[in-house]
Amino acid sequence: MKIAAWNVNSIKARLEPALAWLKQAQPDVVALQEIKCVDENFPAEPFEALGYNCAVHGQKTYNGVAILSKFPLEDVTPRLPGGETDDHSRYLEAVVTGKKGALRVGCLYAPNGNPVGTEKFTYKLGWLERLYTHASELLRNEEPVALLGDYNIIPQDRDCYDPKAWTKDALFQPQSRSALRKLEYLGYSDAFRMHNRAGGHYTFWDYQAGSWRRNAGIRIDHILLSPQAADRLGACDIDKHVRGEGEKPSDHVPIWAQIDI
DNA sequence: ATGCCGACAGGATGTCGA
Repeated sequence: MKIAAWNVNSIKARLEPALAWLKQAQPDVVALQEIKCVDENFPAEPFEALGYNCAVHGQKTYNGVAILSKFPLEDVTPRLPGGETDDHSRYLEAVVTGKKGALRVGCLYAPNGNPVGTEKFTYKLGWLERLYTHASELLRNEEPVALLGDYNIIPQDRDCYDPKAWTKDALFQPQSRSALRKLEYLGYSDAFRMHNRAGGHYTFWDYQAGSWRRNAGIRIDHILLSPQAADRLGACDIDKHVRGEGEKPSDHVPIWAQIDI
């Protein structure tokens, strides 16, 4: 099955580009971030018309995540454990079953965390700790798991156009990068890096300062795979062309992986 | 050092994003 993650920066504003990309890319499962709408306002009908089931964990104005799937969505669970006071909609989990078995999908939108030194950065690190704990629990089952979405973490210098420009940014802090590495030490693999070690591959370009024109991007949207899913990884790539299409593209583009499940 | 751009809520302009 082909799985993908895409921060659409408002599903309402991105409905037409999203439908166009789905028709062209034909993913089986899509993890959407920053849908920026409540559950009842999610435009499910046009996605259902393309054969997708929809699971939505929405929020007014900010955040919000959803999973589209051509397979039935089972065991649908919103929110990371351990966040009783956390009212942000940033995580949605479900199980999809393909021809060869089941894949547990965790759709995530990690906090931005800027500015560093504020409660926002503390919240980011705390959220990533909760993700770590949950990711660790999921490994106990020794089953295929994909944790995919907008991590808001630049893993290495090679994952941004100009490292010096990001040194004070929450996405680039040692603590943020450490949180991503910890997931990898735990046993998860960065699907993109399994096939491509080169720098200069990005998933986000700021709307400002001609970032897209200069290719001044960063790689912050990731697909992390449990060993049982990584063993079944086929192709993995970034649909960069989407950033240059249409009149109003998202500032993120989809990343996808083919999993033999 | 900051804005640049864009979405949102609401009905002007501030918040948030990364």
